[in-house]
Amino acid sequence: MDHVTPPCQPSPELVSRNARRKEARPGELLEAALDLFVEKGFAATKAEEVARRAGVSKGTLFLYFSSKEELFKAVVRENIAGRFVEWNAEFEAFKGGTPDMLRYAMTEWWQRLGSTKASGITKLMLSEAHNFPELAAFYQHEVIQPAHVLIRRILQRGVDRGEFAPIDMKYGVYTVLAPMLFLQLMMHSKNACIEPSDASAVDPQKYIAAQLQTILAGLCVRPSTASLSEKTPAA
Amino acid sequence: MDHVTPPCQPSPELVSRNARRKEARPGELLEAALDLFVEKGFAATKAEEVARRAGVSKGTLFLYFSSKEELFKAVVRENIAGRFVEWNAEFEAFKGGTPDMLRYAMTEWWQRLGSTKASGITKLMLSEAHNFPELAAFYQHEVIQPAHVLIRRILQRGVDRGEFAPIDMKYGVYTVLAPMLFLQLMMHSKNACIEPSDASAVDPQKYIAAQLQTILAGLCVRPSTASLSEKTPAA
Amino acid sequence: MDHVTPPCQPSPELVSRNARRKEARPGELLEAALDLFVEKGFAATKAEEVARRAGVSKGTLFLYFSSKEELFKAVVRENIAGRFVEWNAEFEAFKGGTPDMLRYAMTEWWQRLGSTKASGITKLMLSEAHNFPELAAFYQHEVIQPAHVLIRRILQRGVDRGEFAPIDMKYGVYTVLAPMLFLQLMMHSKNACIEPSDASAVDPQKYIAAQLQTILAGLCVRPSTASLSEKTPAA
Amino acid sequence: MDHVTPPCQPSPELVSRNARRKEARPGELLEAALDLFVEKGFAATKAEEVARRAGVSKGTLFLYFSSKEELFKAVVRENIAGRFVEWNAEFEAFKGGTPDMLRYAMTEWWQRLGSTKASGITKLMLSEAHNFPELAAFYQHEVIQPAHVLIRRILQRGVDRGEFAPIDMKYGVYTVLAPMLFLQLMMHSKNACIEPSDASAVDPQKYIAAQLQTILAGLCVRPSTASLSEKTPAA
DNA sequence: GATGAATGAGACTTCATTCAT
DNA sequence: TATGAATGAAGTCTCATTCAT
Repeated sequence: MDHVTPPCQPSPELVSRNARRKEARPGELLEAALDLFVEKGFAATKAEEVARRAGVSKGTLFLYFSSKEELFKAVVRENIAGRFVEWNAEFEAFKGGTPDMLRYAMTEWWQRLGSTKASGITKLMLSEAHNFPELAAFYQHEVIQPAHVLIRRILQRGVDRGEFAPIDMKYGVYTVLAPMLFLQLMMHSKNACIEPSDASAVDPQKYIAAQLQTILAGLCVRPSTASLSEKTPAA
Repeated sequence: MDHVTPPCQPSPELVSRNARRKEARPGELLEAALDLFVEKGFAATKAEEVARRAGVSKGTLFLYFSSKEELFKAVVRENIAGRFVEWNAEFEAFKGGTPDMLRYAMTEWWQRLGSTKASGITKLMLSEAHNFPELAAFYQHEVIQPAHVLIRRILQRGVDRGEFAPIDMKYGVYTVLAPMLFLQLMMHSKNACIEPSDASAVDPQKYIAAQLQTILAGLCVRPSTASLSEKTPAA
Repeated sequence: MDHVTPPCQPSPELVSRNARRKEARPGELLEAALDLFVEKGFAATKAEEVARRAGVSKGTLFLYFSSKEELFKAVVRENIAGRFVEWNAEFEAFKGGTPDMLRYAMTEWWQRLGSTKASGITKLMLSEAHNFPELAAFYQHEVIQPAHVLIRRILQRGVDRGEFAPIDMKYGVYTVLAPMLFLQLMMHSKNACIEPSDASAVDPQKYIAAQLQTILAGLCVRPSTASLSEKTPAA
Repeated sequence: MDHVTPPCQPSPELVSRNARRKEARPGELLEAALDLFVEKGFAATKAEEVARRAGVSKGTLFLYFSSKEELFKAVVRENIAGRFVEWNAEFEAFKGGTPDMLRYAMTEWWQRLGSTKASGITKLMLSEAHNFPELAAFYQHEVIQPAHVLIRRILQRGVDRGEFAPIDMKYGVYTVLAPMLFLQLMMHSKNACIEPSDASAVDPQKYIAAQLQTILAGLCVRPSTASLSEKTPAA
């Protein structure tokens, strides 16, 4: 309807409006859904609205996703859960010192996920987990757990290589996770975290850099005094 | 319009138990509403349930609050007490070193606020700020700003006294704030942050201690080097 | 709305229109539901239609019955399942010969149930059982089973007292049940069982009498030749 | 409009496999539809499912039948074959005693019709007669009436030959019909007639035998007294 | 003819809000 | 004031039917 279809253009690239759309449909729906879920939350997002934003009718949405919950899961899979494979691979392949690895991980995370719309999912889960236990379980299994595992592997690598002091892993993970989650929340709920004066001024890159410095200072064996390169050869 | 406090009641001795309860009504309703809003969010909290928990009927709720939205606003306003006066006074009076002050501040915050029901407001604001802009502004002014100011004063004190290395205040504040907010959220929404295995195991006191150690290690000029270096040789 | 409430009659019998209706409501809804279920089947009956016929709104129906299925169960309980207590009691109390008891049972069944609207439930279950397994299970447990038990008890009594020849109970039960079910179906689906010429002419009483004669002739020890009273003393 | 049979096809040898299938389409659809309508009822049967079972697409179904209702009507019409010509002929030719004829009739009915898929039409008519009055009339004329006539002729033959006691024909017919219909329904809707314990145990052959014995005991002038009285002394 | 993507009316159910008592 | 029965708008999901290819 809001899709201006040129009336008489039998050119070959007009590959059946239906057919072409069919392949694009799930993607369009997922994008519309992500927008709305992040903006209004899971419960407050109406299925019909998602469909309308994707330019289709209510019924079409349910042709591709059997329920609103499945749509949400698909959004999470597409935007977050599906990436851990790649991230784990990068972990295995990484050659440098662990402090550098942590720096790389956090800055890349921001580039690829934290700074995108998808990071709004975190906030969403925070408020809706209680009301949608199945969603919460899914998120636990597909996001929280892989994230914890990955961070723990990084920290453990540092400890194993003598770069980090031995720590209680449980709390170590949260030391890394907390600022990342916080940054996400801050970006998606400025009103509830940031001073108005900071609002436009907080630079995520710098924030991450600052957090990294603090975290590494806390983790590293000889914090800040000696240069890091002195210890890495030990590995 | 909501929250009708009768201006001139007969002398307190004369009011019947019923009447006394009448005055308590709004408070009981607000308390019940806080519990439920924090637990389930705004949309998922049913008006009737709030009323039932407060021991009145659905109709009565709407006698005191003209709508569910008004009830929500009243809940947030009611629970954002101006505790910063008291805390600022303590800041002025504190005599010890700034690392100790920071430790004191964070543990006391947990005792007095973080661990109480009122801390649920944080989570509420996070998820509902978008739908209640006026509330968000109110929260900004009454909570966010004073909190930032207080933390900044502490950090500045440390720098001024030569205990902390000079830092960019804006990010320093978040270094302190992030783990505190994260802890609150974690306690209120386990499903969305914590690995199930950690669920019952994360001890807020220890979490704060761990965070403090990391933060101080990052902030201090020569961060309690003594104690840290004593453990590191083992690595 | 279709309920003419006299405008100014504070007479005591105007016991609050709401209150008076509240007690009548479930009954009115059950009656409307029975009508419609029998007429159109379970699936084809719309909740709103039931409500409208009972003179209330959609929402009110769900105030009294938590779902369409529960409404149906209540209809079955009210009209059929609930009667077995009384019927079993009559069985225990019956003094005469078993052939008389069977005659009494079948004629009374017709008077109290078979000839009423409620007997349409049987037809309904026949077609909908497959699609509503929970309903089918309920009906099994609350209707089919008690009915089988009661008939079996009657037949067994006859056998035990030497009035009936020993028989395979399983098929004996169906010998009694089949004509009763058939009569119900016939009355509720004339088009599908009865010759048009018979339509208004089939007299259920006579039909039952005829069936009884056949059944008893088949069951009794010395069928039709000797009088029944000669054998009963043996019991 | 529905059921478009192409009037003048090229010679049968020339038609491609595809084309031959084309002619078979309506039949395949009707067969699939019969299965599903009998199993699940009209409303619960989905057009797409019928199409899929017939091996075509949803769209094709509507090419042959303009609506689900038309499909249903076609299914019923198609399956109400006029077998009564053949059965009446057998009646005329039968040489033995009328009790044997009745036994023969009932067992043959089960073999040839009762036990086949087509018997599901009975159940269908029962539940849907109300919604398809024209169909009901058709069924009346093509099935009910001939069946009544045939049974009445059998009974009358028995009376005329002095084998059966004189009876009111109208009710006599139902005495024979009831158990047959009941058996059909029972086989098609176990949940709504049979105790679960009987479910797998009811043997149609035995059921018919038992019913026959009862019916004949009721009808016969001195109903096989010999065999019966031989067993009764035991009581 | 055949396909299957798309549509949208319509069903059940929930719940904030009203109002007669 | 307090109650709680009643309302009806709104939301999720289904499925017969259409129609461009």
